[in-house]
Amino acid sequence: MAKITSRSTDYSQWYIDIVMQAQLADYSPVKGCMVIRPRGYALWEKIQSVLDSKFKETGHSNAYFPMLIPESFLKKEAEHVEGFSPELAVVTIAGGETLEEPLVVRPTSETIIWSMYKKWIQSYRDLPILINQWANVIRWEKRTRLFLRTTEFLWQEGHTAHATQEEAEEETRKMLLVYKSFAEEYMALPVIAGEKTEAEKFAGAVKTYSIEAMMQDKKALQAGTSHDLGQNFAKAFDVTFQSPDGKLEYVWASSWGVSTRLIGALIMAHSDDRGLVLPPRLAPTLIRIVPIFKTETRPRVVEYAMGVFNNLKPHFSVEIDLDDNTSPGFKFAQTELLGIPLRIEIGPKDIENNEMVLVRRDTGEKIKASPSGLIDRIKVLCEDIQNTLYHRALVFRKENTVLLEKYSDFTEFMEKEAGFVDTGWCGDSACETKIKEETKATIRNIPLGRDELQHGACIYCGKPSCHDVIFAKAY
RNA sequence: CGGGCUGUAGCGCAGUGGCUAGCGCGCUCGGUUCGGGACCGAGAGGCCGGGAGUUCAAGUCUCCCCAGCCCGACCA
Repeated sequence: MAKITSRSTDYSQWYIDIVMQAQLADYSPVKGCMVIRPRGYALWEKIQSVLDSKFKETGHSNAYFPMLIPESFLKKEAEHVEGFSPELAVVTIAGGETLEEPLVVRPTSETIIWSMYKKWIQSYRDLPILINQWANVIRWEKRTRLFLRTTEFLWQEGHTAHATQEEAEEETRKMLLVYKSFAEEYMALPVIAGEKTEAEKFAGAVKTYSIEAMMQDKKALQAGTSHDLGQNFAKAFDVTFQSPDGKLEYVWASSWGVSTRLIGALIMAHSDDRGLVLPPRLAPTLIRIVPIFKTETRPRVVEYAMGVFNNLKPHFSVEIDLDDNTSPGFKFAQTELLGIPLRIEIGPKDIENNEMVLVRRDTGEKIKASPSGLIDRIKVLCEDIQNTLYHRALVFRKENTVLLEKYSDFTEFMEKEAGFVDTGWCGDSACETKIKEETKATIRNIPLGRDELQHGACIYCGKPSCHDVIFAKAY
């Protein structure tokens, strides 16, 4: 087993080593595409299952729309086509014949969905429509990275239709908060929810919101987005409804999504030089038992360990490693590489005392435990691991976030320290562009929930500020 | 899409134009081990990324293509 490159040596290589060695994904023969391996896919299934029930709780239903979209559909919304055309994959030949109209492989599904909503919506009584789909999409990216930006990726996309602007905006914000709570409570990933600037918003949206997280290299990662689409797609596809007072009005829309990129976020937020670190609430395997035995002690130790295993099995996702050919040390290293949150070591000495050793993946701490009350003990411990990961990430973000007022401090910070800068912005995209050119940092978002401005002036031009913003270099 | 680096056994690498392409790890078999990545012995495993060329002779030189990594440009 090759060693993992340390984060301090080469952060990018460290990330690749974790993905490959923890068997989350592998490269496919096609440029920019990846195979998600069982350990990676199990993680995605956990994410799916939690989010899916949150979507259902908030009134949404799943559906499926086809992957192939008539090229002309993409062209109906001006900004949308402009935003996506450079990264489209297009089918021009099928069944051995040149197609009359090329088919685009979906980069997102607004157009196909709104072409259908036109058929389904006539009256205000047909609204709202609250649909989600789990799907794959293709975007021909120039530069790809495992999980973070791949040519094909898996995601969910919610697409809702509403009778009023207020309702669509409320939906947009509601789903953003669903993402935020998922990131914080399940991924143990603190995020900043906020609004995107004009330059960073989704092609075709009126407003875009995002949740932004800090990775261990202090760069920002957009972990989820939601869009208030206004009436842009309704107008492009001529989707109207008759209101109670008999008038025809265009429908209001939202869309929102998270992708397999979340797995990249999880890796980069918590993992260390020993391997993957996963929060207990999302880890496909929560516990692995490692019995420690010699040939003569094997029967006794395995019997005891199997007893513990069978006791835990109804309550947790638990494995036992009975391999005769690898040493305990190797097995310990494996559980750490794979990110299993809790390891239970059981050897002859433990059995004599009727106890075992619990080892936390997050801290490496070893804790003696007896079989009585074990289940509750583990539940508490896992909650503690979950909280520790969250607070560690939160402290890291706080330590690497600065409030700045002077541009010279800003450039110096971006050059030397890097991290998040909380500052003021006049709202002019010219200042935003200049800053990006000069420092590579972009406005990640305009944080929500601030009652009053904390900064008086724009960091770049010094004119009165109209937004507090978070600047960072981003993935 | 531009610049740089890389591609030889599953992984990491070595290999002056010249005979049968090596090493470490891993893998298989046998044995001894086993509380932090065990050890000994015996094996298996190769279209040298793909194609075209130069040459008596190419893993090695030239060109084209493909893929990966890094830096740019681009990027819900």
